[in-house]
Amino acid sequence: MEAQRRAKRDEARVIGLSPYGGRTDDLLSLAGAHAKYDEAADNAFKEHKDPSCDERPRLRIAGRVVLHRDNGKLIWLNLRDASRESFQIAVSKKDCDEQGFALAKLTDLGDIVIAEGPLMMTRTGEVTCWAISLQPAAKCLLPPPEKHSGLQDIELRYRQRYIDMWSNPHTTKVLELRSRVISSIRTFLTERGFLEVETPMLQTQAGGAAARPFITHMNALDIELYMRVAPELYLKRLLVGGLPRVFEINRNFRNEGLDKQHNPEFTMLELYQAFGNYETVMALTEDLVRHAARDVSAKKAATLPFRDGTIDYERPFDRVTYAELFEKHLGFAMTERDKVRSEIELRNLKMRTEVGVELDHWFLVNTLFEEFAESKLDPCRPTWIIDYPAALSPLTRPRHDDASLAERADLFIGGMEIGPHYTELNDPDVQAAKFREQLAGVDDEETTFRTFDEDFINALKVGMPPAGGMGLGIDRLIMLLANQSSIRDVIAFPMMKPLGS
RNA sequence: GGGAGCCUAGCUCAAUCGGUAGAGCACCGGCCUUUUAAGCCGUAGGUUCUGGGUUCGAGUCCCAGGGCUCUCACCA
Repeated sequence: MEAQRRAKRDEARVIGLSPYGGRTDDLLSLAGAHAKYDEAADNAFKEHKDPSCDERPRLRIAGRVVLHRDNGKLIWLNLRDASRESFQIAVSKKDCDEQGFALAKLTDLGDIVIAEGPLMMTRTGEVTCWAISLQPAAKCLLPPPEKHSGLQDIELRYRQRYIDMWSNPHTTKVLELRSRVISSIRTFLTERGFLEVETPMLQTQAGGAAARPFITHMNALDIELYMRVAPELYLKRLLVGGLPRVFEINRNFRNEGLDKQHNPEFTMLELYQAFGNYETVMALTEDLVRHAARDVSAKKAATLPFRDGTIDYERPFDRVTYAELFEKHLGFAMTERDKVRSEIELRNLKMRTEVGVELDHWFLVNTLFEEFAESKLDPCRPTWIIDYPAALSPLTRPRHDDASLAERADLFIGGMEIGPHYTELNDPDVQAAKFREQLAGVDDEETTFRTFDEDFINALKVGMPPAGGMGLGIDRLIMLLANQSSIRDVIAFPMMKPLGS
């Protein structure tokens, strides 16, 4: 089949056409072209048939051929581009130039062509470009997917996104929505005085989150480098340096499993606001998410479908403390150590390794919490869980009134954790102690990437203003706004295992 | 990493109990100047994911491997 298409390509060359096209100015998008139809001019031309007073708009368009109907001396093509699924071209032997008509005969589904001609309406009422010329722009040498059902095979859709995108227009729509949302977030933050920055992706220590990093080697310095798992410790250094409001939208890399909510590289918004706290950044995020939802929503009020339900972004997000939610679903307070322990045994849950009595208790609490409390949240109600146990939040400032709790909030929407929010810890001594506590008891593998960042402590010694900080999983936000249940559907090129291994 | 399911023509999908591998679209040849998932006539297209096994006979049953999907586990 490829050989047949090559032959047609070469035939086009023989009749003087350039099969791979070239620069073409004054191209209209297919949607733009369709909007240019002038009914009065079309009717006037149909009445008089006088070429000297043809007022119909004449335009030049390009697109991929998705339908091809050859009626002998009249050939119909339907083109597709990112702006419009289908736009009809008629190539008539009488009205089109000779080369163009010959090309229409040689055209295969999947080819990209350039057409030029007046806009008219057919008998059946379809706005159509009545071509006077047709030029090749690119030959499609490989057979395209079925023209009506599109490319269905989920694996091929991910592996060959370049086919999926034009075969299934919805794929492109999701990528466009993604771009629009990120652009909206940048504008939102910039208008509020935040400075966008870029911090290292190649780090000598992988800090800021507890995840396995990807490790690589730098030849020039002969050292191991880590792909960042988070930008946090560098953004905070910028606060020390004097920038009051910073954010970064960029990739993080985590060497963990992949599923519907995890891709090894993913996009994160991380933000810090000097002299704020977790309440400050929570308010900011709530506003930002609502703003983005409104940008996406066709209606003014931002309610968007997600999976089986509808999420209302307009009403203030729900709030519940970690302790309340725990007690509500477990039936006892998280501080009751004996009950926590016996509950774990009763439910026959796996215990974490012994890392010390204090930390052990809170790990057990969190196991119960994630299993029986967090999962019970209404997916249709955006919800803040606030005041996490301090033991689980090593980079967060403890509450003034209760040092066992941290000023940390997590936003949950649609059953997904969207982003943690913190009052940042800026006491170097407390931070150093937390680092040491986290390092204690970890196994050999973990110690290879859980390291004590001396320079970060040094920065805190110089003095970091009190601050609120947050991270927002952009891919998950896009999943919500685009109603996609897999992270792979909002990433152009998701991670795939290579074939033939 | 565990469990379950899927993999058939370029694409979308069939194939009863283990008994001749099919259709539509795409492709190729022919006809057609208002079609629109164009239509009509004709042709061609297969390592049934790979490798073994059972059987007179395997797309179908068994074993191993690969990829994908779902799910569980891991993941402060």
